Amino acid sequence: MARTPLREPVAPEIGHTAYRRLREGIASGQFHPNERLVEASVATRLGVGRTAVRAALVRLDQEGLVTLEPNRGARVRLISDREALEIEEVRATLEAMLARRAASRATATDLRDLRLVVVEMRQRVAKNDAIGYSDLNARFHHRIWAAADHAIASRLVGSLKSQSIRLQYQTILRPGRTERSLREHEAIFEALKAHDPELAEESMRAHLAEVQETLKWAIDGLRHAPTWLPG
Amino acid sequence: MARTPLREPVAPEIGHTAYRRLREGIASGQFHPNERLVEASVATRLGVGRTAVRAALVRLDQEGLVTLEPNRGARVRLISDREALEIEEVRATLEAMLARRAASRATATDLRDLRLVVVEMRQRVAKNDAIGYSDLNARFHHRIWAAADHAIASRLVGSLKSQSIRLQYQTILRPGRTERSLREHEAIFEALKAHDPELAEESMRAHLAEVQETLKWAIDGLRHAPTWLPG
DNA sequence: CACGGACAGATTGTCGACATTATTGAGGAT
DNA sequence: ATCCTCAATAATGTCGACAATCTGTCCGTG
Repeated sequence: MARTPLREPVAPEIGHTAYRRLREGIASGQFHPNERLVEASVATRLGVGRTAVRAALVRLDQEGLVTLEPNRGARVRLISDREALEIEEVRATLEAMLARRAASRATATDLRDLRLVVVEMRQRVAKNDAIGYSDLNARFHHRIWAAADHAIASRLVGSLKSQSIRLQYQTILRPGRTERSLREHEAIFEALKAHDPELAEESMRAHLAEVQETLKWAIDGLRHAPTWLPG
Repeated sequence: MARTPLREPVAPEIGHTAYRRLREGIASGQFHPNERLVEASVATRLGVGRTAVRAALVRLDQEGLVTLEPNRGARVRLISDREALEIEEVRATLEAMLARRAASRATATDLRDLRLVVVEMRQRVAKNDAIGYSDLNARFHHRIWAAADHAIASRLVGSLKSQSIRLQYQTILRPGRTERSLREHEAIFEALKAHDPELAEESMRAHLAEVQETLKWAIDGLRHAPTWLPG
């Protein structure tokens, strides 16, 4: 059976440019949480029409990145600490399921690629390159989703991930985290390689439990030294 | 801590009427799968402007009920059999998680309401009222989501449910299904009443495994006697 | 007869204008 | 001094029109 691609090959969708740029702007922090997104201003700033901005806002609202209130406009959604933890919890549940499936279905190619990622991870850890490690981390998980071949779950997990971007760069700053994370990834890889669904699910669950812990740590850190102020 | 409401008290959102009516129309089968949704036609049919229809389509696309291709318009999305099963699988995973949480957090009010639902269910089964039973089934699960107090997961599960509506009315037609379903719900209720997270998760998982089986049965049935034809 | 290009109809994408609605600030009464 | 009223302002919601794009058909050519 042909494997379903994670992203449709051709799906540029509507209001694409405005949507992507707004999304990018929110993710990168150009638009701060709780900031009002006035359609006209955003339109001129992005160099598109108000209609496109509108479509983008509706989509981002549905996606959970902005809140849209009738007659009151749009704001960049501030993901509360509680929501961030809830998101991570759901992500853990779904990724555990995906890991289980991936263990049964992973092809030789999947395993080869995952092995490459793990090898590169070791190098990044040795070089203390946390940013590079973070990218590899994303690639590792993404590869597992592909191997699991579960379009619905993959889409949901990807959507969840984009919502909690705000805290992503905080979590990798925890001292000693990357080393432990590497070991967890190695364990997951070994389970996949052994085609052991039970073990794969369990090691993924353990990994994401650690991530949750780190997230709590990051939240506590931010609580005492916020990088932004509501305004 | 105040429990997060499942739906915000005041959030009529934008393009609300068009969105709701289109969604209703798709769910009730007025718009058939794969049917083209021409903006102008839908607008006149629903008695709203094209702009509202557009916003509704974008939202429904994000939600997965319609597909939106650039310059080629919108179609009612045909959920493939495979996707339907995937959706059910994810739903099972998330609802199992929610049941676990609900077991720990269910209040006396939650349990009283659930008990009422179960009692009513028995009466509907006795009367062979499959439709009424189906409504109660929705109420039962909804109540558990509320008790679990997990906004993110609840939203996702609700969204998933709306996507697989097409087969909903097929599954309840299976002979003897309602009786078994009732017993499964009773088991879940008992687990929640006992505040046993492990048992609640397990009985919910068992229940949804049965639902998955029934779904497969319904799909096989439709394959031999489709109620609609692509056109 | 098959194939390909051009034309016509239909539909979507985008923009601007106007109506509707919330918000803000000043002014006055208590 | 505080609160209420009400107008001014800004932003959103909606509509119609035009341009860009796609689809299907017809006709000419090989």
